[in-house]
Amino acid sequence: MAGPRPTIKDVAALAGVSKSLVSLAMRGSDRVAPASAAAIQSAANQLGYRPNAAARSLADRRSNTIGVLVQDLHNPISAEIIDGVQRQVRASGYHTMLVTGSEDAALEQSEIEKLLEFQVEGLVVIGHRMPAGVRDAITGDCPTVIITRAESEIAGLDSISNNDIVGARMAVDYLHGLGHRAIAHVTGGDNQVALMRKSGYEEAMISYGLAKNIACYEGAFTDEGGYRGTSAALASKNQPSAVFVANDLAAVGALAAVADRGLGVPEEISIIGYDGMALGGLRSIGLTTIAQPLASMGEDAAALLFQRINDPGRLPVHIELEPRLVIRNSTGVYHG
Amino acid sequence: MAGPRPTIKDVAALAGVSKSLVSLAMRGSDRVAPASAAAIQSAANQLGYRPNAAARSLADRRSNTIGVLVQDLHNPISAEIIDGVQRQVRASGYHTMLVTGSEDAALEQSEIEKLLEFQVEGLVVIGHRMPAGVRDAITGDCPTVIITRAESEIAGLDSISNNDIVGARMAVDYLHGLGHRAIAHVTGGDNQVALMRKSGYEEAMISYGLAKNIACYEGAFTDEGGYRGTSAALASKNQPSAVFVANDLAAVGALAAVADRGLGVPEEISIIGYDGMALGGLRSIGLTTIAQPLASMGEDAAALLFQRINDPGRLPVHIELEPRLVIRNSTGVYHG
DNA sequence: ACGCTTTGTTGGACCGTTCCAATTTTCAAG
DNA sequence: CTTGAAAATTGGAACGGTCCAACAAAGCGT
Repeated sequence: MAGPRPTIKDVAALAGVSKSLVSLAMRGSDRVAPASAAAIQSAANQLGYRPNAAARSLADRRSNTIGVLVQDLHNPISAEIIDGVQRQVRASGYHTMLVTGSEDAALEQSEIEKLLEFQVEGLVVIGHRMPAGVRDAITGDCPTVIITRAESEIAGLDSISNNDIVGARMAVDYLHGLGHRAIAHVTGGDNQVALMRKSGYEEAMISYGLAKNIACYEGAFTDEGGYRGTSAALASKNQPSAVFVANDLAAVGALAAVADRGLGVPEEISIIGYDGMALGGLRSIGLTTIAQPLASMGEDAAALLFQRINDPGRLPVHIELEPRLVIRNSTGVYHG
Repeated sequence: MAGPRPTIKDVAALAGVSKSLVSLAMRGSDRVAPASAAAIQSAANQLGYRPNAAARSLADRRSNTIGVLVQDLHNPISAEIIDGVQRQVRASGYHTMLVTGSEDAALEQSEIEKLLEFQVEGLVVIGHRMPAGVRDAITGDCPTVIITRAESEIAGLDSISNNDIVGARMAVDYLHGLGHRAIAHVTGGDNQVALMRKSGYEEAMISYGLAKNIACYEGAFTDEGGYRGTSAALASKNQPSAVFVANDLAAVGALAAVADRGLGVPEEISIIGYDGMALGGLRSIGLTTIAQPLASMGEDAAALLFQRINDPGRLPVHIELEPRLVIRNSTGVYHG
C-alpha cells in the first residue's frame, strides 16, 4: 500500500496520455474524447488518485474555501448558525474550514492567521466579540462578515445581527404586560451584544416609569453565568418577580437557580431568555425567549460574503433582522 | 490595499536579500544574521506579507493539519470532545480543519474527500456512524481515529470509546437497586453504539431475571427521538416506572415526554441517560446519567493519531474507557 | 485529393514555497 | 597578510497542479 501518493503524472503515464489531458479530464471538460476520458478514469481509480488541493489552489490562485471562526462552540446556537452557513456555502460550490475561538485573544488571532494563510476567500465570524485578527483579514483584502454583532463603521466588513435593543424591549414589554413590575436583568458580560440587550432593558424600564426597579446582576453568556446572576438576583432584598436573562444558555442556568432556591417557574418567578436556541423549545425546558432566525442568519451571512467576493469594492452592509417573541412555559402572569 | 498579495519575492526585493533567506528568516532560523533578520521583518510588516499555506504545504509535502469530521454538531457532547481534540492538536503544533457530517452519506463522504485533498495528515471522526469515506482515507494511508465507536477489525484505524455494554448494565443495576423492575429502554437507532447500549440493557435485565420486562421503544440520538420513544413507553399498557434512554440529548426529550403526560420525575418515573453532557448537570435539568470522559477522549484520540503518524505501521489500537454513574435528580426509589 | 474548420492533445511556463549544494563573506589563528 | 573553517547568503530545482499557445488528427464540402 503506500509510498508517495500518486500524482497527475502517474495517472497520465498509466493512461498513456499527457498530464494536461488528465487535468482536463479530472475537471470534467467536454473537450476530452470519450475514449480518453474512460482510460483516464480507470487509471485514476486503479491508482487511487486524489487531486492535491494545495497544488490546485496554488496554480489557480484561489482556494475555493471559506473560513469560519466560531467563538463559542458550546453555545448551541453556534451549531444552528453554522448549519445555515454551510448550506449556503455548499450551494455556492465552496467549502468550509472551521476553527474555534476562545477567550484567549492571541490564540483566536492565530487561528484567523491560519485561515488567511490557507488563502480562504472569505471569512465568517460567529460570535459577539470582535477578534483582533479580523482587522488584519480586512486590510489583507479578505471579505469578512460577522454574525450576531452589529458593525457599521469598518470598511469592508459586513455584519448581520438582530436588533438587540428592540428584542430586549420586547422582553420587558411582554413581562410588563403580564403584570410584572420588579423585572431584573442578568447581564451577559461586557461584549457589545450583551451591552445592547442591557440598554434595551433599561430603556424599556424607564419608558414604563420603572427606572427605580432597574436591577442588573452580573452574569455571562453561559449556563454558569446565568446561574450566578440569577442566584444573586433572588438573594437580593428586592427579589424580582421576573428575570430577563441575557441569552438562552444563561437562562437555562437561571431556571436552575430558581429551582435551587425552591421557587416555582413560572408561578413565583418568570424567566425569559434570548436567542431562540432549539433546545429551549423542549417541553422539559420550555423557555420563553426572544428568538433570532439563526439558520437564516447563517445563510444570509454567507450570501453577503459571496456578494462581496464578486464585488470587493461595495460598501459595508449591515443586515438587521427583527427578533420574535416565543412564548413557552417559563413565564406567567404576576400574582402578587 | 489590494492587488496581488505580496509574496516572499516581494519581501526579498524590499529587504535587499534573496528569497531563500527570507524563507529561512520567516521560519525563525538561527542561521540568519540579526541585521538581515531585522530588515526582513520590517519589510514583511511593511508589505503585510503572509506566507501562502498552499505553497508551503506543496513544497513541504505536509500540511501540518488534522482533519476532524463531526457527525452531529448539534449534540452538545460534540463540542466537549472537540475541545479535547483541539487542545491536544494545538499542543502538537498542528492545526485543525473541521467539517460537519450529516445524515446524507454521500455528502459526508465528499467532506472527507475534501479533507484528504487538503492532504490532512490525520483524521478524527466524532460520531457513531462509520462514514463511507473512512475506508478510502485509510487505504489512502491517512491515519484515522474514530471517537465514541469501537472498531477493532480494520487495519490502520484506531478507535476510542467507552464500554457501552458495561455502561448500560450500570444504568440497569442502579435502577434495579432503587427498586425498579419495569425498566424500559428507549433506543438510539440502529448504529453500533445504540445497539450496544441496547444489548447491555437486555443482558442486565436477563441477569436480574427480568427478561419478561424487557421493553424497547424506538427512539434516536436526538431530543425528538427521546420524546417519541418515551411517549410510546408511557402510553403502553405496561407502563414502566423507569426508563433508560439511549443518550442524554434524547433523555432531555424523555423528560419532556414525562412532563407532557402529567407525570412527575422522579416520583412517578425515573429517567437515566447516557453520555454525561455538561448541560445535563444543570440543576434545572438534573439528569442522572452514565458519563463518558468526553474531553479526555478527545485528547486521547488526538494523541493516538500522532502516535500513528509517527509509526504508521503499528497495529490498530482500541482504547476503551470505563463509564461512570452520575446520580442527579431524575431518578429516585421505586414506590409502587 | 484539397484546403479549412473543428476536435483532441501536448509540452512547457508558472503559482509561492522549501531545500540543497554552491558560493561569498567574515574572522580567528598562524 | 594568508589561510582555512565557520557563518551567512544565494540560485535553481523541486512540489503537483492549471493554463495557454501550438500542434496533430479527423471530418467535410467541393
